[in-house]
Amino acid sequence: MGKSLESTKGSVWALFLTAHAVLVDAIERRLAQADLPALTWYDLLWALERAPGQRLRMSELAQKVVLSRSNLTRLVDRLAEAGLVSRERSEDDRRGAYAVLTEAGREMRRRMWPVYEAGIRQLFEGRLSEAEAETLGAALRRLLAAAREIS
Amino acid sequence: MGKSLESTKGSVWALFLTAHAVLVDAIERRLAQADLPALTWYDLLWALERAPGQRLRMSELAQKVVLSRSNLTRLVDRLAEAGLVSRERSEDDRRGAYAVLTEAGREMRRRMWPVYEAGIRQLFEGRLSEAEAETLGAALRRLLAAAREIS
DNA sequence: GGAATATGGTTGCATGTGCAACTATATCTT
DNA sequence: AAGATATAGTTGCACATGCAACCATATTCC
Repeated sequence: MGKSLESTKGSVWALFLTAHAVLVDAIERRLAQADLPALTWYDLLWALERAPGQRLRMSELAQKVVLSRSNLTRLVDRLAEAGLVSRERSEDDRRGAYAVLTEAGREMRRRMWPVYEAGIRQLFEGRLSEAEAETLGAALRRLLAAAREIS
Repeated sequence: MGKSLESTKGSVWALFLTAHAVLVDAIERRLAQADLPALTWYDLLWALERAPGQRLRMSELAQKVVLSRSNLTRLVDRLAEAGLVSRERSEDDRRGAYAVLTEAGREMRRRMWPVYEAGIRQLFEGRLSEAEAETLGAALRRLLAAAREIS
């Protein structure tokens, strides 16, 4: 049991990375084939849609979608270019800006969802037992919390 | 509609994505702080190190590290530039090329490992019980196999 | 109140990535 | 054996990302 480097746990990390890469890849391919934008776009649109007033400050949004601030700026640029979000300067803090979901943005997310969902179902959810899903969820939640605390 | 993302399983996928992003981010930061190359480099070096003769055909390597062929070409370019791998044309199939690990490459991987390992331990392994790790490993293995079969 | 500092967001630049077109060699078909 | 087709790898180009420097506004501290 005490084998440290090649233990069960060690290879789990490698599996985690590989599985992520392969799954995301497969799902992105489906979206692309359906002439839909990439996952990051969905993620951002969905984050906004859930937010009160369907708007978020740039830095909150960056946190939610796990992107650097500069990165987010450009992502929002592209989405704005495509008419899916708009920018609004903040009233109270005049340095700040909001990204706001547009009707076209809502619509796009709605169009993307079925394809995305089918992918998730077929490649991920459908392969996990209820129990596994539960364990996995709990573990991931803990990992996430810990990582956020530390870094 | 988007509701499924709020079911147990659905949100597990979201967690999976977020946890991956945050963890990789944290580990990359550690490597960068230690003036070491990024994870992809490690991955490639390690793949080569395990391979017989410490060499792999470009396309095999691409598969192992889950990168598109073109992408791999450039990654190998950069590693070769840094002297960590070298290219060799294949004798039998003259279209083919091998990426071969150099001594400097082995050495670099050896230097990276402690930092990488510490990250994995602190952020991932250390947070999982033996049982969770086992469940997680089994699930990921299954997901990976399925995804590869399908796409 | 005004200099010093911190924060929100954007931008320049260098690097990384994806896709489709391309070159060279191998395989298949007849 | 010639021509069609497939495969290995690379390259051109457009787009995405990360980092550090930057501008503008807020906040702190004297």
